[in-house]
Amino acid sequence: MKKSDRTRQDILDATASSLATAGYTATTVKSIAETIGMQDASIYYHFSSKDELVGEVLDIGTARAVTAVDQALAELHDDHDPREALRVAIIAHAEAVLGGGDYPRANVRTFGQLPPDLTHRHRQGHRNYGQIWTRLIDDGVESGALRDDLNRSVARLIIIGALCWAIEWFDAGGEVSAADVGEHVFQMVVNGLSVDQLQQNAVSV
Amino acid sequence: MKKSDRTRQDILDATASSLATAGYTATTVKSIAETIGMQDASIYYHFSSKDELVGEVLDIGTARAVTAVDQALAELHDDHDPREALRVAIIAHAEAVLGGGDYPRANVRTFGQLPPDLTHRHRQGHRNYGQIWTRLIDDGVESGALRDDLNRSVARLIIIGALCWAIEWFDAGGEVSAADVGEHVFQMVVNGLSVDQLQQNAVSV
DNA sequence: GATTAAATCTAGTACACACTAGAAAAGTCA
DNA sequence: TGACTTTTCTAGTGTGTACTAGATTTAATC
Repeated sequence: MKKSDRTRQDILDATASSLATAGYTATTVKSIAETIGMQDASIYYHFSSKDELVGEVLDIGTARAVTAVDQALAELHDDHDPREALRVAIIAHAEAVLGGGDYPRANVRTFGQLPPDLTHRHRQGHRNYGQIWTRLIDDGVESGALRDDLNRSVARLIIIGALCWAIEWFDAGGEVSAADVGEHVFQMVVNGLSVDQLQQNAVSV
Repeated sequence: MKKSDRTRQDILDATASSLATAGYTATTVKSIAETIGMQDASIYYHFSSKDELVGEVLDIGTARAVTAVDQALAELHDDHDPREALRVAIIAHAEAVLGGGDYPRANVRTFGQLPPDLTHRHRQGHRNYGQIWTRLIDDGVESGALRDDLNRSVARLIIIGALCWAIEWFDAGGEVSAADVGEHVFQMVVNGLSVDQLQQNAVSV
C-alpha cells in the first residue's frame, strides 16, 4: 500500500507541474510517465483515465487556494477595516496562484482549455471560491467603506481576473514578488491610481 | 481570383469563430472545413498549414484591437485629462475584445494554449499593443494625475489582465455590456472602490 | 465550344494520442 | 525460501489529427 501511495503522489505532482507550465493539451499521459520514469500504461494502474487524474489535480488546486485565503482572513483582528480584509485576501490569492505550488497554478493556467466534462466538474468549486469574494465585497459596501454605485459581481470578477491573468506574465524569478502583485492589485482596485484619491486615503500600504 | 478570395475569407472567419469559442485544440482543420461546407483537404489550397491559418487570424485580431484603441484615442480633445485617455482606451479595448468580432476574441481566448511557434510569432504584436498602454500610464504619472509610487509595468499588466480575463465570464447576451465592463475597470483601477477617494474625485463617470 | 487554369474532392499516409490485455517483475510476509 | 499480492512493463488497438498526391470538377478565356 505504501508504494502505491507514493507513486500516486508522484503522478499527481508531475501532472500538476505539467499542467501549470504546458497546459492541458500538451500534458500527455506519456509525458507524465516519462517525468517520473515510468511507462505510460502504468499510470492506468493508479488512475482510470487522464481526465480523472487531471480532475483530481484541479480539485487539490482549488482546495489549496481556498485554504490559503481562508487562513489569511482568519488571522485578522475582529475589528478590521473591510478594506484590510480585501487586501489580505488579494495578497493570499496572489501568493497561492503565483508563488504557491503547481496545483493552484495548474487550476488557473488550464482554465478555458479543459474538455466540457472537466469544466463542468469544477464549476462548483469555482462558485464556492467566488462566494468568499462576494462576502468580502458585500461587507465592504454595507459597512460604507466601499462604493455602492458599481455592480458588485462585475467588481468581483475584475479583481479575480486581474489576479488570474497575472499567471500569464508573472516571472517567478523576477524582482516583483507574488505579494507585490497582490499589493498592486489592491492599491489599484481599492485606492485607485488617481492621485486625488490617495491624498485623502485612510488605508495605507 | 475572386472566388479564391471569398473562400479564403470564409475560412478565416470560420477559424476565428471557432478559436474564439472553442480554443486552439478544439479548432481542427476538419471542423473548419465542415463549417463552410468543404472537405478538409481543400483548406490546404488556400493555406499551407493550420498554424499559418491560425497565425493570420491572430494577426488580424491584434490589428483590430490596436486600431480600435488608436481610433478612440484620436477622437479625444487635445487638452484632455490623462485619466480620460485611459478611460477611453479601456472602454475601446473592452468593446473590441468582448463585444467586437471573433478575431480579437480569438486572440485573447487562445492566449496561453498556442504552440511555441505561434506564441513567439505574436509576442511582437503584443509588445506593440503594450506600448500604447505604457504611454498612457507614463503620460498620467508624469502629468501628476496618476500615482508615482507603483510599478508602472505591473499596473499596465493588471489593467490589461482584468480586461482580458473578462472574456472568460462575460455574457454577450446579459445585462452588462462590454462598455459597462470597461467602465467598471476604469472606475476601479483609476478611482478605486474605496469611498474615501470618491468624494474628492475630479474625474466623474 | 475548346482549351486552359483555378478550385475542390477522393483517397490515402504517417503520427500522436488515450487506453487495454496479459506477461513479467518487484515487493510482502509466512 | 516459497506462495502470494502488488506494481510495472511489453506490445498492442483504435481513433483523431494534420497533411499529401493525384484525379475530378468548376470557372475563366480565347
